[in-house]
Amino acid sequence: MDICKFCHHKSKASEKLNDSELSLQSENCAEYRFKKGDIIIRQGALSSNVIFLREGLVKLHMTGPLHEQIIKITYGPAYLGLPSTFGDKYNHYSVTAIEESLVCFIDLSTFRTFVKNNPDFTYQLMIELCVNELDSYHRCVSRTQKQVSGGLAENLLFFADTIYHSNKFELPLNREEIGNLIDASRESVSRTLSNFHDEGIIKIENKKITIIDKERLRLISQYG
DNA sequence: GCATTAACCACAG
DNA sequence: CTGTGGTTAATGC
Repeated sequence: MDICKFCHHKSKASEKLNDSELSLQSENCAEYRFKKGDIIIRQGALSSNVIFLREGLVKLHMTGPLHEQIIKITYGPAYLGLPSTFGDKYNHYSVTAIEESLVCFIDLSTFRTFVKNNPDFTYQLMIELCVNELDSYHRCVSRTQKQVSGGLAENLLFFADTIYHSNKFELPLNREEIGNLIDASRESVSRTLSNFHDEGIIKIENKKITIIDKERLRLISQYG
């Protein structure tokens, strides 16, 4: 079985695996297709596998003292639970598919042998972790310092530029979830979206968004 | 004081 | 699940 060898959605790290390692991984993993809304990782449960998002879109979220907090939106290919898998024994956060997602569960001890025996693999893994950490610092600063309009603008640009590569897209989250992502109430999200619409910056029909004035949105994201 | 921002509540589609 | 209006609190001139 060489499903991993011929996979078109390898992680940067697993591109460094040799043929025998790839076939070992093939024998010790299972793939599963999640539908929108399905929970992939549950906060509090034991984490006994390495979980790799091959393709799709998910939200990482955790239950806070007041409400659910969305930590970040992640798209494939990406490892999903490394901080939980290696940082502790249980999942510190949940992962839920917000679009259909193809996920591979990789046996932890198999993965560990790659980490220990293949430096190129480990190096790529380390890069991914560091990029994630840098990104989380940036998002932390944005979240705490930007007002609602700035945070919203930033995330609309993120969906358009990074996720959908189009100025026209359908929001994969409802207003409350966007609020939980940018630290705002669902009412503020509604109102701010309406304001953007009225000012001709975007067009909204329910969850369909069209960005009209991207420059303006960038300015709001920067200064708002 | 006065303006701005945003949360909370209520109510209507 | 959304959008809007009224109200209230905090913050900054």
